[in-house]
Order: sequence, then structure tokens, then C-alpha cells
Amino acid sequence: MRHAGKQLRRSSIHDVASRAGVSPATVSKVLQGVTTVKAENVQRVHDAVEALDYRLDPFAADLRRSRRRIIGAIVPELESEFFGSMVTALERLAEKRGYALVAATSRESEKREAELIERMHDWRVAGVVLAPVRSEKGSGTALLKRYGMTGVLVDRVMTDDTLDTVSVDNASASAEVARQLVEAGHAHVLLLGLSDESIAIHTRIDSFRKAASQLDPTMKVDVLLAGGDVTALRAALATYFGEHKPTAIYSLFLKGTLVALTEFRRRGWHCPNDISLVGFDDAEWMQVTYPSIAAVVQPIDKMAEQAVDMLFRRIDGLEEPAKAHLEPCKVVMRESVGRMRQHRIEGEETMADPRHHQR
Amino acid sequence: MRHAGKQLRRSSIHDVASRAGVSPATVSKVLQGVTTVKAENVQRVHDAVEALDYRLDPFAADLRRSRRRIIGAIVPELESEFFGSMVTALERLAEKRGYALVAATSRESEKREAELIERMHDWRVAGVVLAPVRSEKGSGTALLKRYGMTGVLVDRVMTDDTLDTVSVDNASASAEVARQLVEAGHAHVLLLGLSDESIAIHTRIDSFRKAASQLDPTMKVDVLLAGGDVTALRAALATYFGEHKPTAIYSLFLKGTLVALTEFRRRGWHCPNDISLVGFDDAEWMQVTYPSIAAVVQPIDKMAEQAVDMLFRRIDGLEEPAKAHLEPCKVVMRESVGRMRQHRIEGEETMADPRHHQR
DNA sequence: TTCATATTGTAAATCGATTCATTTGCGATA
DNA sequence: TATCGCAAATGAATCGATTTACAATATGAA
Repeated sequence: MRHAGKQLRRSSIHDVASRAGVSPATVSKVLQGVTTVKAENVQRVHDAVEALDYRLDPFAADLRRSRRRIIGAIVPELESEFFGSMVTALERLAEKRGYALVAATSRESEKREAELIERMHDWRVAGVVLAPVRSEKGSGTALLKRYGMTGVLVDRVMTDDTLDTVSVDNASASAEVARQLVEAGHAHVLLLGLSDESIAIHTRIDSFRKAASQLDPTMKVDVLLAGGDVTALRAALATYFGEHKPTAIYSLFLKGTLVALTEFRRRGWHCPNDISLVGFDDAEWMQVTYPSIAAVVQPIDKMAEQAVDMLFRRIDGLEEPAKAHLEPCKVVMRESVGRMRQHRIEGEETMADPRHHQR
Repeated sequence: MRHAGKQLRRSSIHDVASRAGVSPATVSKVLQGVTTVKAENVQRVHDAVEALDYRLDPFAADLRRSRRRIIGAIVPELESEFFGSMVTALERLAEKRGYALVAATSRESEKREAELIERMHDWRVAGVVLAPVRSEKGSGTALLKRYGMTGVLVDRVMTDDTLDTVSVDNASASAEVARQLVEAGHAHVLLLGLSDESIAIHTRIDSFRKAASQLDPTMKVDVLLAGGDVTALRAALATYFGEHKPTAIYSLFLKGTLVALTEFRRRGWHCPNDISLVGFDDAEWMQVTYPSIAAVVQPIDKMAEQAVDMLFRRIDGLEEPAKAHLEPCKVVMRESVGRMRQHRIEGEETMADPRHHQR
């Protein structure tokens, strides 16, 4: 228990060996729990380890083994709770299997995503969990394949012919949203998203459309996909509202929900009296605001579990065709979705008690 | 550009050397840009690198240099945007200096925090940015010192005699909140927090008290600190409201703000008509909800910049007494803070807003 | 006693780099 | 021609482990 002046050299396996009076090879065996070591020597090694505060250098060990006990996670951002929770879950699961997780953010850039894959490759990680910026067709996925790395794609993906994928059942979730909106009597719904978002967005749109047209062929479904960033979406929505007035909005991603709420406020519209809102992606605050916001809840922990399971199966050498795992979502209806009346008088809803629709 | 069958051995510096017809030592020099290499050989090496798709193994290199170009970040959680943004900023800043950031979450556990420090030590990181679970007096900090690691403490810290610290100016921020509440005519304020939170919480309380008593000696200030987790706080607040009715709440941390909002809803209280709310920590959604929530905004990017600056100064060998850097916050007043009138007419505030709060 | 077989331990090679101390090559000077 | 000086290249050691191949010792059977 010396007090570090500064930067004291750490003791290596050689120091332990000489103090215990055995060879480094024997120390290594003891530390790995090999049984062919005399009990007395085992004890001496343990004593020496204790006395020297010895801890082995995992990278030096991995260098020789030429496979590192690390798995990488690449996510588009960490500024919303979705990927933050995902990374936390992945970290826990990887560590449970004796691996460390190193996470990195691609910051919604495919170029950076590719660089990160390159880095993970250089680091000789055992595997990668990649949440692509765009989709399984992006450059990150391509690199992963080119390098023959073992990896799993999550979240913004459909199916892939080489890599396992884990995503949310966008189709069923959207269909369920459609069902609930139809049931609540909505006849004109706006779908709100970004055009350069993943393929998942398109699935959400298509299956909403399909379900809606089956349940209510007269329903009008508009789609507003702004190119670029959230600011563009904000502007596009403002323009749209200048000409149209849907009875409900289905936001296809989290920020879209915020944009919709902002625009409601700007116009002095009350939700759900003037317009209803349901969004893909839940967040803690959505339960406590007024009105509480209906949302499609993604089972983050389950996705993480699936991803890590599949990844380690591959790491352990499983050879079989790539699987695409779909995890079901829950649609949580909250106050932001109101019920439309059969014979609705313009403005009537606004007059009535705002909370007439509650269960 | 071979197509990976599977797990092809990557080419090493030896492969490059033999293809270029030089020694590994020369290759190493070329790659590091040493100038004492004949131009012709430089070219040959570059050609070989290209032909073999060679990239060096950073850990092997670092092993010899015995200092890794990695810095560690340990944060309590990644499930709220605060630390997510912080990690993103740290990552960017570290990479700008040629280091990779590896982030890990202590999950609000001091035990795990200590294990992570241990891991970072084993990994021989060049430095650590630690956002302690509790404070600079925690076990993580102690370990950091014991191992003589270079590190910077951020966010939930005051000053330390050995390590540099970066935190927000809690005192000024709280004083400013007090000033604004007094100015708005509030005479009874509840401060809401968790008792096992960091020392920062106590600073926030003390300086609020001090400022309030200076500005309005008659102001009544209650403090509710629940032990344990958020559930306990929820219960404590419910009990408290059974007996007291402050005119404003100052939540000392983000979740407290959510708890307060939940409790308002449960009781059918309208904010700010029935009670005002201001919270430490801002979030994107607070601008778009009704009412928008007043908040103390922490300058996350600036904190990250400071932390990385100080850390690298130490890494580069600076020897001088530890500094405690304080970064000022902004207090953003929003609709959740109402003005108390001398002769207030019931419901007047409500006119501005179609949503009357009675249930 | 002797040979065969387990046990147990170690020297040396290896992983993929860096770096130090030398050697080599070559033109200039004596 | 011999020597010196400088530029350029390299062999070998090193970082901290693991692992292989083999040696040394102990045990047992014949």
C-alpha cells in the first residue's frame, strides 16, 4: 500500500513470478485456474499477487490470445434516452459474459459510422452491435461485412442476408396505432417524419396506410417527410397546417412529437381537443405532462438482450443463416388522443370538457 | 481486396516490412513520420501498406509505449440527456486530441464506480473524467488517488485537494432562482431532492436559503429530502402536500421535477395557477409542454471542454495545485413560474389558457 | 531395480508493435 | 589507401501476458 509519488511502474507477471519463486508460465496458469499446479505453489502465487497488488493487463493478455474481450457498440447519438438506455443495457449484458463494452456515437453521420467500424476493427473487438444511422444498407454495414467482423444490427434495420438484425415490429405497431385511431373516429391523419430517416420509417408509413385503408377506406392519410433536420420539419409542418387540418398526428419519431407539440402551442391549439397526437417512442416526461402523450413504447431491454444473445452465439462460432428478429411494441394510449364524435359540430369539442374522452 | 471467408489473419508490420523489402523498424519509422528514411523506401512502405490493407494495432503499439491513447469517462447513468450529452461532448474533445474515449456507467452505485476505476487502471488509460455517484469524497475518487491516476472530477463535486474539479456554479444559480421567486412574490417555497444526492444538492439548498433570507426574511423555505429512490420521494411529497401548500417548488434535480409534475396531476393542481415550479436541469421537452417548465440550464458543453482541457494539461505533465473550476448556469424562466399578486383575482391567469385546471 | 506413466514446472516462442544500440553504405578528407 | 563522419537501415530487446514443447520429478507396476 505504497503511496504513489507518481506513475509508479505496475508490477507485471514477472514480478509476481520471482516473488513467488516460480516461472511466469506457472503464474499464468494459476491465474487462469489451471489445475495442474501444486497446491503449495498456487498459494505462493496468490500471496505474491496480494503482496504486490498485482492485476494483469488485459490488453497484453488479449494481444497474445489475439482476440480481445471487448465488444463495441455504435449508436447514432446519446442525447435522448433511447440509445442511452440501450447502451446501458448492452453494457450490463456484455459484462455478464465477461466482456467490456465500448460505446461510441456516430452522431448521425454515415462517414463517422464507417470510421468507428474501422476503429473497432483495429481494436480487434470480438463483435459489434451497430445501430446504423440510416439502415442495414449503409456504409457501416458494408464495412462490417468486408472485414468479416461478427456483428448484429439493431433498431433502424429490416433484414439482411449476412448479419443478424434486431428491430422493433414497426409494422404491427403502426397497424395498431391505425386501429386505435380509426376506432376513436379519426378520419384524417398526418404522418410526420424525416425523409432521410431509416427504412423503419417507411415501414411505419406503409403499414399504417395499409391497416387504415382496411379498417376505414375513407380515411385520409397525409404524409409529411421533411428533408434535412428538425428545423426543416418544423417549417414544413407550419406550411402544412396553413392548408390542412387533420384530426390526428402520428409522429414517426421522437423529435417529431416535440415538433408537433411546439407547433400546437404556437397556434394555440389544444391537444386533444383541437388535434390528437400519438408518437413513436416513449419518454418519461410524456406521462406527466398535460396532456400526457400517447406513444409507441419500444422494448429497449428486450432488444438489447436479443442483440447480445445473437452476437455471442456468432462469437461462439454458430454457423447458420442470418436471422431477423422482431420485437413487439406496446401502444400506450394517453390523453393526447381524443375520441371524435359521429355528428361533430365544428368547434364543439373545444367547448366541452377537455377530458371527456378519458376511460 | 480479398473477400473474407472468415476471420482472416490481419497483416502485421512484419508483412508490410517483408513486402517492402525493409525491416519492421523502418516501417514503424515511416508510419510515425520519422524523416530519416530514404524517400524511395518511404514510397515502398506506403505501397505495401496499401497493397496489404495494413492498419496497425493500436493496443500493440501502446503496449510498448506503455501508455494507452485512451481516456475513460465514468458517468452515473446514460438514461437522461444530461450525461448523454456530456459523454458525446467528451468523446468529440478527446478524439480531437487523438485519444479515444471509452465510456462506462456506474449505474448510481459507488461499488460499481470503484470497479470501473479499477478497470480503467488496468487498461492503463491516460486519464479519467469521473462524474462521481456521490461526491469527491466517494470511493472512486479515493481509488483514483491511490493509484496515482490522472483524472478530473465533474458535476457532482465541490473542491478537492488533489484532483481538478469542474462543476456548475450551484450557489449562484440557486441564489438567482431565489431572487426570481422572491421577485415574483412567492413567500413559501419547497426545495425537493434526494438525501443521498451529492454535496451539490446541499450547496443548492444552502445558497437558496441564504439568498432568500436576504431578499425576503419572511419567506418560508421547506426542504424535503427523501432517502433512497424516486419512489420514496414521490411518497414523501404526497405526505408533505397533505399538510403544507407552498406557492412554489424548486426541484433540486431532474427527476424531482418529474415527481412534482406527477403529484400536481394526481391532485388536479394546475401549474402555475395553483403552484409554481422551477427545476434544476433543463430538458428539451420542457419547452414544449403546457406549461413550459422553468429550469436551471447547465452548460454541459462548457463543462466538458473545461474537463478535457484540465485533464490534458495534467496528462502533458503540468504540476500545480488542483483547481476547482465553476461554470455559471443560466436560469430560464418559463410558464411554470407564476407571479403572485397582492390582490390576486382567482382564475385570472386561467383566461390566458383554455385549459382550466379543475378536475 | 527398472521401465513406463503421470505430474508439475519451465524455457522459449509468440502476439504486434516501438526503440535503442549497432551496423552498413558511401562520399569526403587526409 | 586508410580513416572519418554522417545518413540510413536493422537486429534485438522490450512491453505483459499466453502457450507450446519439452524437461524434470514423482509414482506405480512389473
